[in-house]
Amino acid sequence: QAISQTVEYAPGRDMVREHDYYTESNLLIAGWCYRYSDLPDGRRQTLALHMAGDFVDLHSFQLKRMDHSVRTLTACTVAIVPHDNLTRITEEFPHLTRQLWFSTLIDAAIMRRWMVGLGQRSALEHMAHLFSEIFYRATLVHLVADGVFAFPLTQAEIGEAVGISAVHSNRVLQQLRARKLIALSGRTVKVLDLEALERVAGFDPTYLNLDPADAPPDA
Amino acid sequence: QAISQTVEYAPGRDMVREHDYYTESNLLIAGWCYRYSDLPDGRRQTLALHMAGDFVDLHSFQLKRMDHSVRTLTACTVAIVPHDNLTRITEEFPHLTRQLWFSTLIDAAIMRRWMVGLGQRSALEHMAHLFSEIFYRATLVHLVADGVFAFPLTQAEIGEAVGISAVHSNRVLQQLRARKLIALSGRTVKVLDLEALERVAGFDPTYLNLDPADAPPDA
DNA sequence: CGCTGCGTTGAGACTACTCAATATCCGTGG
DNA sequence: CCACGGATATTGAGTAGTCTCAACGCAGCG
Repeated sequence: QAISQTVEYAPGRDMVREHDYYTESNLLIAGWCYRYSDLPDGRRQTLALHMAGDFVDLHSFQLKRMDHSVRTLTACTVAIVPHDNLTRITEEFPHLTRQLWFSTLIDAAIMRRWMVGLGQRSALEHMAHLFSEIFYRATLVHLVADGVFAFPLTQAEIGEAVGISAVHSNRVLQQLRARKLIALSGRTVKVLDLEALERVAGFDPTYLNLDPADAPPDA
Repeated sequence: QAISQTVEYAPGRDMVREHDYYTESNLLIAGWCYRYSDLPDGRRQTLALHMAGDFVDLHSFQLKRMDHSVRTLTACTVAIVPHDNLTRITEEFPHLTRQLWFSTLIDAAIMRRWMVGLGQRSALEHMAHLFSEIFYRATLVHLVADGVFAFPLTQAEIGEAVGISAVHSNRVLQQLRARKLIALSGRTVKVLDLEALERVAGFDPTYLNLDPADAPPDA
């Protein structure tokens, strides 16, 4: 529809770089990627995790100069959406515009939860929350079977998302395993006890707006 | 224009509460307020700080069910904007719609910086970053004179924003004073050495999109 | 003029960090 | 098909940053 072309990325590639200007946005068709921001001394904070269906940098449409980077985790298929097409959509299709806006607001809601995790939750709670969230989101796009889904992050990368060191990431993961909440082998996660996981996390999925009643006006 | 009425709030009042549905949004005309999310056991994370000119909960237009609360810090004057009017705007005024969308994206950009602060910066760096950001934002709306501006947060509230305890908040503030970066008396801040403050913070204001060149397409 | 909220200080505990060594997995080339 | 090398995972030990608890000072307000 508004897509000009489709592009493939190898794992570990930056598709978007902080400080740069862009004239098109990327819609993730397949694969995983993440947004992050680096400090000059090398510290890195992951800002969001994206899977198939996510509009990875819709905000570059309005913000122009990126305030963070986007990198692939796995090989990714991406649909390119020129900003001109988005402008046209806002001129002609109010419903669609609201949909797009809505998707950036979901992103923001997720970021707020991550802020709570970063600022207030213990590493264990926070990590449990992360797995709970990804479980729900992956389920939504049919990436989960039998509680099992691909989760292509190294322990160090998980740590960057949760705001802890790689070593501590390893130790917290061991706690989650010891409590039989999840099983993690290679890049695959199995949720063993969702209820207990959510209890540890203090997880409440309403912020994801999964309930149709919470969907945008004209979904 | 789209405003149905104006409302006054006393300090320390919730204008919006988590889990509730709303049919109107609040545009802050005067005063300070903040968004926050509480954990069942009382831990609280501040998600955003708002001053005159900020659209405090524009996202409730699309999200409907709030994922966090909004509370006044000072007495506040708020313009009420019914969601119906916003819908009408999206139908008839694409430029205005993009403006509104843009403002939610700025919010998101600020939240991303806060995430970096919460996850990666030391308490001292993070707090310096907070003061730098507020200084820029307050300057933008002419709330700063001679490097001095009102900052109506208690030390405990500053701690909730930065993700540290009230006691540690006090100690970090003392360091900022000892380094002669800021002077804090009552609820007023004076920036003594902006350059040094930004250096400690690792502050780069581009994410605020203050540069006219970075403004949205039809600002 | 005595609450009550806020700021300040001290002491001890705990979470998470760093450094560094070792183990394990996996892809590649021989 | 196996050996090697690099990336990833795991472990231990000591440290730094931040937390909690608790006390105390100070100020504004009723």
